[in-house]
Amino acid sequence: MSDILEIKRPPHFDLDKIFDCGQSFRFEKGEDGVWEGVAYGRVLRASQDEEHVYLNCTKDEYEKLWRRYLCLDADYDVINADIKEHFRYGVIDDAMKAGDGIRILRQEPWETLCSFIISQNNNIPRIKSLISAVCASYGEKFTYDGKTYYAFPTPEAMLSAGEEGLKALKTGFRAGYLISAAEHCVNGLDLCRIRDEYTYDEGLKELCGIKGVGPKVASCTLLFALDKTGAFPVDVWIKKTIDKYFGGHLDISSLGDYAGIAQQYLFYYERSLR
DNA sequence: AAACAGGCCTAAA
DNA sequence: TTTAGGCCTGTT
Repeated sequence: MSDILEIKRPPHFDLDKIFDCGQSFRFEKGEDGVWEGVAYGRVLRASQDEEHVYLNCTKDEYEKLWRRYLCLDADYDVINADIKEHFRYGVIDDAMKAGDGIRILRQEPWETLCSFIISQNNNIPRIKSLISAVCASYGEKFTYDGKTYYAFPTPEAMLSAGEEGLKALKTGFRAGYLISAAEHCVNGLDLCRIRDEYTYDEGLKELCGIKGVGPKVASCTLLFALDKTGAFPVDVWIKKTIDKYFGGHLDISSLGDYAGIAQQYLFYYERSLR
C-alpha cells in the first residue's frame, strides 16, 4: 500500500457531495467508504471522517496536484458570503444548506470537455459507462497497487480512434463531436490558455467554435475545469429551478464571480427533491 | 409503447 | 433571430 496523507478536514468539504453532485464521472465509492478514481493520469483514493480527510499521496503530491484538484485552497466561507449577497431569492438558502460541502473540482480540461460532450441527451449512469468505455479502449493503461487503470485518452488517441471507433462504443452522434474537439486541440487549441488568459466570455466563444459544443457544454467545461467560477451552466434542472423559484427569468450577469458554485448548489438541491 | 435523458445541429420561418 | 425536429442508445 502507498502512503496515506492525513489532512485536517475544513468546513464546507464533503467528499460524498463533491463526487456525487454531477460534476465528475470517474469516481466511485467503494464498500470501504473510499472514493476512488483516475484524474491527471493517477489514481486518487480519498476518504473522510469528522476530523480528517485521507488521501493516498505524499505531502508533495498533495501540494502540487490534489490540493488544487479538490479545491482545498479555496475559502468557501468567503465564497458562500458572496453568493448570499448576489442572490435575493429564498431558495438559495435552502440550496446552500443542502449542497453544503460541495467543492468545484479543478478537473482536466480536455477530459471535462469530452465528458460534457458525451453527457448531452444522456443520463448519468450511461455517461459514466461511456466515459469508462472510451478510457478502456483508447486511454493509456497503467497499474497501480496491483490493479489496472486507464487514463483518459489524449486528443491524439481520440483522433486515431476515429469516428467509427468511437461509435463502436455506442457514443452515437456524439462521436463526431469528440473528433471535432480532438481536431481543434491537435490543431492548436490550448485549453489551458483559455483557463489562464481568457475571460469567461472569450472562453465561451472559443469553445462554442467546436462542432457539438454549445453553451451548456462550454460553460460546464469553463466551470469544472477552467477555473471560471462565474460560469453558470443552464441544463434542464436549472431551467426547472429558474421557472420554479425565479419567475422564469434570471439575469446571470448579475450573480457575481461565484455564480457557478451557486448553480451547483441549486442543481444539487433541485435534484435532491426528486 | 412512447417519452425521456445534465444538448446541439440543421433547416425553415 | 428564433423555433421545431431529429439524433445514437438505453431505460422506464
